[in-house]
Amino acid sequence: MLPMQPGKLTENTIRSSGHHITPQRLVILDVLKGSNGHASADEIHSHVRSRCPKLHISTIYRALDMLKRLGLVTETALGDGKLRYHLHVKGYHHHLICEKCGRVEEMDEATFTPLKAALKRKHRFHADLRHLAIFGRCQACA
Amino acid sequence: MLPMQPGKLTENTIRSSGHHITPQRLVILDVLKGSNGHASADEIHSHVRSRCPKLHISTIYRALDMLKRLGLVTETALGDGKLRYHLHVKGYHHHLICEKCGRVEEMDEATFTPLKAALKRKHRFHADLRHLAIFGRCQACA
DNA sequence: TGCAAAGATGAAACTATTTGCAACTCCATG
DNA sequence: CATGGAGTTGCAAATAGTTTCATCTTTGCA
Ligand SMILES: [Zn+2]
Ligand SMILES: [Zn+2]
Ligand SMILES: [Zn+2]
Ligand SMILES: [Zn+2]
Repeated sequence: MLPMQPGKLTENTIRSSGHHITPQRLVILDVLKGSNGHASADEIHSHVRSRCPKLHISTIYRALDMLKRLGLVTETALGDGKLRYHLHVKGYHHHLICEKCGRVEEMDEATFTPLKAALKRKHRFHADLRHLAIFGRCQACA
Repeated sequence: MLPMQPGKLTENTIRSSGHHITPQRLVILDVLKGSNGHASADEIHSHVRSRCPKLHISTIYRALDMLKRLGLVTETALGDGKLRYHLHVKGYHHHLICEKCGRVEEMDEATFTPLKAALKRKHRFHADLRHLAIFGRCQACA
């Protein structure tokens, strides 16, 4: 397995939380960075295969779970029956998904700012609004 | 299998959408009405077993899927690894779920009204905000 | 460096949910 | 009240994700 440099920041976050930097995780992180977001576990698995054929899919799920708990990755169901993983680098966004025609629209986070504030003020709750999927009907299907 | 009366409204919605009223569905609806919301498929299955031992869990999933598409039931992941089904009778509510301590708080829908309006106005999107699970940190775990 | 403990991996088993299919049931129509 | 076709059911098999466990690796420290 080829060694490689992950982002130093990511590496430090992982190490300082008591987790190990392993070759498997470096490959997985590299694939996550390469994919333009929204990768599923088995998409990561097939991209990883060429570089590391024995890397088991459960290792991918466990790596994603760790990255999620460290806040480096979000896990979101976009309505296609798989969970999709997004590595956050700069800024957040959300998705509006039409449950009739399946259209997936990407939107920026601004619309959720008042909600986030209201949840904090009225419920003392710090909502993680980094990558939501909101289901409903698009204009054409309304 | 014992016949029984479902709510007339529910029955009409099902029938007028071209679906059949079957004894299985009557039992499933009855269990859904009896449970105080948030039943999982296999909880429904075990409640149903006594009255209808051969009723297969895939029939439950398919009935729930139909009820969901008709807008009679919502499907929500509350963070315990299963999807939970809620039969809506009057009013909606949502949940705030702490991803550190697991605490699940119920909240009314008012806080989401401005968001719903903004999504309609700015994105022409009719969001289905009937039973959301918002993940984040409760005050104690913030 | 050398070692032990904490953590990670692969493989298999397991849970949750979906799908394909042949047989069966509901119900609109006559 | 019969009947045919659409819709439904039970079952088995597939898919998605999680867990268990024995073995192996990483890393902090002597
Ligand atoms: Zn996204
Ligand atoms: Zn649409
Ligand atoms: Zn609820
Ligand atoms: Zn908490």
